[in-house]
Amino acid sequence: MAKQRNNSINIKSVAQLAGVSISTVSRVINSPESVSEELRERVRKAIEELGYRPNQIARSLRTGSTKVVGFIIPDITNPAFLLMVKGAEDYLKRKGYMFIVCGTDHNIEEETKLLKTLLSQSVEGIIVTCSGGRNSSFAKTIQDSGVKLVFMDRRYEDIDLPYVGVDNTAGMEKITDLLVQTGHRSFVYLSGERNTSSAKERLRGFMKSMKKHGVKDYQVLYGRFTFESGYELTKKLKKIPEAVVGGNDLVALGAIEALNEMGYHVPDDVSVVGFDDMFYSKYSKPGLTTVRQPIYEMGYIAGKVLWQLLSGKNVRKRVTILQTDIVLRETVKERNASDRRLTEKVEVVS
Amino acid sequence: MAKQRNNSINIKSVAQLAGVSISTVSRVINSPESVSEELRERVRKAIEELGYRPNQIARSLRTGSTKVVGFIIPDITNPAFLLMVKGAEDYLKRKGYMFIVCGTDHNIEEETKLLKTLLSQSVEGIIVTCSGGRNSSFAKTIQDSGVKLVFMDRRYEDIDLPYVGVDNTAGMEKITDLLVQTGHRSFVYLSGERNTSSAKERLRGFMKSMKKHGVKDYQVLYGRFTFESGYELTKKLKKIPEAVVGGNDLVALGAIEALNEMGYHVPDDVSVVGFDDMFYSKYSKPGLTTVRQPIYEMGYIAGKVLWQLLSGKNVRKRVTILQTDIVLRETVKERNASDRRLTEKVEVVS
DNA sequence: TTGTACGCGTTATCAA
DNA sequence: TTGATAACGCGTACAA
Repeated sequence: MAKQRNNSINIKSVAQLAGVSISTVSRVINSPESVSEELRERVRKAIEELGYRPNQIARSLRTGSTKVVGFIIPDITNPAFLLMVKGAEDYLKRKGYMFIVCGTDHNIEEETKLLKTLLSQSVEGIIVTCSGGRNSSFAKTIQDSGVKLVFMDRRYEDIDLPYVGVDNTAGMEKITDLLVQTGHRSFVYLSGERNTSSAKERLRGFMKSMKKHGVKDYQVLYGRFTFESGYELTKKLKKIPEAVVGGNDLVALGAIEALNEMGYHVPDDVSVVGFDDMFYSKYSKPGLTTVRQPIYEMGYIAGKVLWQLLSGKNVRKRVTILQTDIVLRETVKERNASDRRLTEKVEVVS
Repeated sequence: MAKQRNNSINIKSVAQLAGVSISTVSRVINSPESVSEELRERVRKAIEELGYRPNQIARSLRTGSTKVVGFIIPDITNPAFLLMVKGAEDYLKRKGYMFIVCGTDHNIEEETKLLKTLLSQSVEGIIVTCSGGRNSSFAKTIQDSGVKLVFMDRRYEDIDLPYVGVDNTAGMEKITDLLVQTGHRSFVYLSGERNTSSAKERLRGFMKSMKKHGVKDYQVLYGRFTFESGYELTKKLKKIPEAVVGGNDLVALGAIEALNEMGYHVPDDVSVVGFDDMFYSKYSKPGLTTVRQPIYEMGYIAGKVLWQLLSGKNVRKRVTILQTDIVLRETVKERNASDRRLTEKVEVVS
């Protein structure tokens, strides 16, 4: 059963009421200056009276322009992703766009599926935060369709499309440098899933710092990017290092919890750092020292880049990398050579 | 400049390639059983070969059914709202719907504006979590349009439309009862903005408990629903009560922070409870005793109700109220009559 | 400045 | 079972 037109008020009824042709009504809406003042007023009154609103669907079909952009993010429940989305929306809504936001639940197949759905919804552009480290069917679908697309925060490195991200490598290197400079000698790096571009970059930053300073006493562990994973990984540690580096804040917070339970004090016995500066990190006790990313700004710029693409402009920079800041709080403590109590304690424990 | 059709692959090109009429192609897509096996296969091969996907816009124009539902929530950055949205999406996406999610930033005017925008985008249904306690232009716009609409979590009480929410009153009453039963004699209730339906309901629950048990020693303070607000309100307290009740978890956590700084221990000196059981509350130290709402489920049911509306069914229950659970953690301590140390201390402080 | 008529891509009706 | 054709609501080239 075809859905009943709940609203028969279309351009035609307005035209009738105003006693003009539909083209005049259309013109009043789209280029009022090309209509005589008299008719313009008549039409406007008719529009007002009927409460007429142009049917966007019909409009889109006709013009080929839907004024809708889509987002594909790994998890619509994660505030960080949504802050990016908000950034992009804030830029694009001033240009008259609407938004469809889809979450893949970190599922790569879902990602391609959503892409196709968005395509058939005729979105004009798409902003994607990748769910995995590789997605071959994704690339194919994009190229076939010719949509405008921008990667945000994470990208598929084999797809050459504009990307707006954060310098994960430099950020992680910087905070690890800080640990080395404050006298830490032994390290554990707690990574999450190792497949996304950002996860790889962060680990690379950690490794760079280790190499640069000639530190040999480090260990890299893989888990997930969750509180629980940080907790469990830490609990399994045979040897407690002087510093624990979390692949993100959640992991770091989990590590702190585990360390506390194991009888270690942060930062007196062990320093811990994270990455993200998520909402809660400033309220945790002790306050987590971490790396802050310009999340909102990243989205905002991604929106801007997409808009350049949409308006047919040449995008000067295909890749935009934003820098991070270190947020000093309370989980890092300066250590010096005489401070060997910890190491001894570890010997006993292990 | 009209946008160039990037895809000339439409139903017509499929028909040509398969050597059939467009009606046959349409039928293969919408009612395959009504097409002979031979043609069906030919058409399918053509579709595959061209990578054809039906244009949803054209489809919508023709059928009047867009298969899109919109959400209006106060803040797209708040994980709680998004978990509701996810619940609704999970239900509705199995029915083939897409989603447009809009945030008002707690701005009521924006709310009406977004509603109108969604309407002109021809969404079939809308799920709304109100941004304020009243919005008169909202009601009018809905009634004029005849959209299917469901309120989720918060509603405008003067608009008679289906509502799915949580029993805020009973939840708050229950946890306050718990405090009374565990020997607490003096209370401070820290509310957020007092204009939303849920905020009012929670306060009502607190008051009911006070009255029921004949407690006179209580105080209600208004601020915002933020950590900072809970912190500031608490800092200004002249007299520290035996129990602080937060209008939500954020406020409660802020109160704990303030109490700690003021030299009070939670829960030894003061008990604190919240409402929401937000993500971080289980990790806070001490773990926050609070009220858990079935957030996801609420969204799921809202989705279900909307679907009933959309498929023209009679919705049996216009109002669905879900019950809450108390989550016992570490911020409440049993007190007894001999435990008067605190009161004395307070006398001195104030 | 205004109106007529066509087409956007699809589904639905009707004949064949 | 299949095909030709009329809508859906709008924008726009072209004619007046």
